[in-house]
Amino acid sequence: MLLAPFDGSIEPGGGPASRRALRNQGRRTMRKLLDAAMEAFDRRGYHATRVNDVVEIAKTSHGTFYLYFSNKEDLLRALAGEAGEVVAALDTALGPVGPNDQGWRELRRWMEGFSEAWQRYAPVLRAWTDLAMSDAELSAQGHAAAGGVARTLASRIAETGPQPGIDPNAAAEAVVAMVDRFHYLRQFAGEPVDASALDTLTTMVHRALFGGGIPPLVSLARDGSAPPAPKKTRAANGARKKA
Amino acid sequence: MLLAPFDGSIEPGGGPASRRALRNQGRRTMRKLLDAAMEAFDRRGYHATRVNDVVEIAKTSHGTFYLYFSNKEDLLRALAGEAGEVVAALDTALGPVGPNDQGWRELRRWMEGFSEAWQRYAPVLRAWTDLAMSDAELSAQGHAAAGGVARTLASRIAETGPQPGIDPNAAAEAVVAMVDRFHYLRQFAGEPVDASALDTLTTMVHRALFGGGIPPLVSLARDGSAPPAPKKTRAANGARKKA
Amino acid sequence: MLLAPFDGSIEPGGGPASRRALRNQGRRTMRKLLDAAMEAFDRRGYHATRVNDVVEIAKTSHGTFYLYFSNKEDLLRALAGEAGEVVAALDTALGPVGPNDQGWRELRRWMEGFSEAWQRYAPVLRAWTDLAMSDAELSAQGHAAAGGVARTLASRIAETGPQPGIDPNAAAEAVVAMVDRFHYLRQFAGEPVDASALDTLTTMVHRALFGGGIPPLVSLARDGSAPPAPKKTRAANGARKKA
Amino acid sequence: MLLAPFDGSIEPGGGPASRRALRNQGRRTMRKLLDAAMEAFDRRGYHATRVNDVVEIAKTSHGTFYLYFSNKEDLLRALAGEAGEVVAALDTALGPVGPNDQGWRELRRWMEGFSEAWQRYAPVLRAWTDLAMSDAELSAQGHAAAGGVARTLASRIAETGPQPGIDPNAAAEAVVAMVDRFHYLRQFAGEPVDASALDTLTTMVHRALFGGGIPPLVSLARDGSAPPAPKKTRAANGARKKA
DNA sequence: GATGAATGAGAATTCATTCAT
DNA sequence: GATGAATGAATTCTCATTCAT
Repeated sequence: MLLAPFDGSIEPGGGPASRRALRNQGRRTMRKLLDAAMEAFDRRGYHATRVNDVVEIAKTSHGTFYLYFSNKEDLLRALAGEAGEVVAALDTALGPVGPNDQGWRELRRWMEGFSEAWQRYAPVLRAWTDLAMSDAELSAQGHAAAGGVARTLASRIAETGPQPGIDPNAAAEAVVAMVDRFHYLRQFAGEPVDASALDTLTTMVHRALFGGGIPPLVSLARDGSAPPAPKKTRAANGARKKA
Repeated sequence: MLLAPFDGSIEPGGGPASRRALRNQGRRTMRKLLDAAMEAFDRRGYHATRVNDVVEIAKTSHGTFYLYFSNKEDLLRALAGEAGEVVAALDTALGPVGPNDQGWRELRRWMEGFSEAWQRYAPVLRAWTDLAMSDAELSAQGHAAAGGVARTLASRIAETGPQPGIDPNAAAEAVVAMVDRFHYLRQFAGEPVDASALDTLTTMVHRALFGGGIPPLVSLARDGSAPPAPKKTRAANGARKKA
Repeated sequence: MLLAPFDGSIEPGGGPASRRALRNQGRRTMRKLLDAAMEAFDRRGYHATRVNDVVEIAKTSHGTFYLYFSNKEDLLRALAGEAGEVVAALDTALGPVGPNDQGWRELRRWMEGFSEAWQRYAPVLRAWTDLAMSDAELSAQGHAAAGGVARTLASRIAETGPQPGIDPNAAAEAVVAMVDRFHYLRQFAGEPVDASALDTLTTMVHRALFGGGIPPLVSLARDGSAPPAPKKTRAANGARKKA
Repeated sequence: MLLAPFDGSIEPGGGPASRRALRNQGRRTMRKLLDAAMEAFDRRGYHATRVNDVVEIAKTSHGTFYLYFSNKEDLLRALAGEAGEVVAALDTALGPVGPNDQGWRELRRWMEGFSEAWQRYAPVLRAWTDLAMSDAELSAQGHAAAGGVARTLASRIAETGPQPGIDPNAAAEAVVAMVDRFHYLRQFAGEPVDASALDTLTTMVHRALFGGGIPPLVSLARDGSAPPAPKKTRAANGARKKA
């Protein structure tokens, strides 16, 4: 796992309790609500989720909910804040990327981080799209995050010298678009984004940006939950590379 | 414009008037409602749109609305039907695509068509995402359309022989994801998807799928409304090609 | 009855239906709601009145209520508008008032009108006080009305030449204050404001403003609904006058 | 200042702590709450005041509030009790009042006391009106106080012999009504009730009750805070008196 | 004594949908 | 065909009051 568990300071949303300093119990309750919301959003989507659903999952009461959040949107904003921090971390996680193997590997690392972040905050990210239209602030927040990642990417792309037919900004946006939406579609279809898929994505992005490179011998190690492709391939791959 | 204006036979939704044959006035009213819905969805998104908004824009009444559609979802379904036909047309519009210039051009044509379709039905496509979660049928409908496009792409990719590190299906999905979401982000940011952006997308896709091809000297002709001034990138591109 | 029944043009409040032109049925429903509100406010006071109470009395539904008014306050505002018109009419109803009998009679007439208006709109007037604090607009509206009456009074007072120790504006305010609050207290105590009470009020005001006038022999005729039996006081009064 | 600062023994309301003897800290907390309530009622009125507002102003907690008062009403009752004592003192403060200068002066003194009391307890008095309708006990309490004053006035009026056209009870009520409401209106309008206004009120009441007396040459001394500049009216008044 | 947290009954409000003209 | 009016189930939200520490 590339991403540390979120442990950022939790702050009350814009609710009546806005400026209240939270003690331990309060913080736990808030966390319960945030987690419950993630679950609820995941199950039924943001719009279909009722405040009721959230408090039921959190095993608390209506009143308590409004003690911590002024409404459903505020709750989403809080989650989006968390997600934003995680996504922002992806910014800095991307080192120099070049056309060579090393570049591919760097990209692959980053892709893994992105994928983890996306999957962890999938319900929030989906809700973000849903709501972006009606909530200017939330929308801006999301765009800032996405934009940050894209800008980092763009500068990595630009670093390697001009590519014919590629506008670095558009390219960066396109990459973010692809990776984001790919996850969405996969999740929607109920298919996992496994190592192989990430390899494909990485290769596509690497090629798209730097032309026809060939992926390096071995994929990166990942957490055991998604057992990597058989090693034979890897070996063969290596052989091929040597030759 | 690659896409003919939609003039498909309009059929009433599932409303009380379902099987009723519509006379002229009826058809006009229905069209007014569909157009109004597009506008309303565009302005505020599907969820935030009230039947009220639609009938106000259409300058008609609640009662009339339910004469033509059994509910809001039915209305969306009708629009989705229209959009679906247009999208389906993209399937067949994609000829063989190879690593050479000809392939780039074919892809570019297709990209243009996609872009037009997307932009025309943007509100519906967004609404589809919004609703996917809560309406199984509609969601399936959308997936079928997207899947169709992806499958066509996948077979075009597969045709050109195996690419190392690329899974054709995942790749096709990734391409659709990228192009779709790219449009979304651009529209959201209020920036147009112009010829230059389409060139970049095309080049990226072409490279991603077939390795380091270089885009052809000149872009394709597009509709005169926004003739893009030749750009440095393009020029450099041309120069390089010559060399 | 000095006041004609209110038949002013009813306009929808600030509700969703704000600008909707009302047809006959709509107007009737709105009237029903206004009347119901008067009754409800009368029974339990503005604050204790629930929207529910109003719609129950009006024998209509919650939804319908919000078709005509955006909330309880809006409803009160509408009633206040009516009351305001009636009160404003008192402005013009007050002719020249002097220290003599004729002046007393004029004042008495006016007092009768005031009393009728107050009693008709008592619930609204009480609610006005209740709400004045929290609703700036409503408060202003009420003050404008009260102020209008007071100003008219003030000019009538000033007309008759300067009175030692009397500031016309303060005096006018004081008169309005007295008459208004007197009605409130009486209604509160469940005692009627009958002709005798109006005589007392008139005499007090007349004297307060012009010094020691003596009320004329007979009171004015009033509406037959509660013909006050001649009272001892009255008799004594007459007798004394003769003497 | 005619009124001594309130220092009556504070007793807990009906809260859980009812019969508990309060120590020093306890008394201070209770006082803080009472004062906070006055401020809150003043700012937003009784109904709009939340227990929350009170405890925030008092810089204490919900829990503490219910340690001293059983509910919001109980709090008001406590304040009303204080106000009641002050108002009751007005009863006894009114000596014999006759048609002569001496009478005017006595009235003026009383008026000053009334004004002070009103202004000190304005929020409570307003709240009383707000609540009268829904709380029988409180309402009775208020009426008793007002009634006491009115009765004293009535007997003072009656003492001087029958006045034609004046019912002593109604007249007394009318006077209380006038003076009370006048303060309300002034405060509402943000205009002070200054010495000149009190002079006017006094003169009006004196005349209303006893016929055309002329106010005495000079007003009474009042607290230095707002020494009214002699006014033309006053001057004229004096002149006239001399003549 | 004091406090932050929790509660839940009750009120307001929305809006898709049906109805009567 | 069209329309204004009506409906009420479903939700959101508030806030006085109680509880546990």
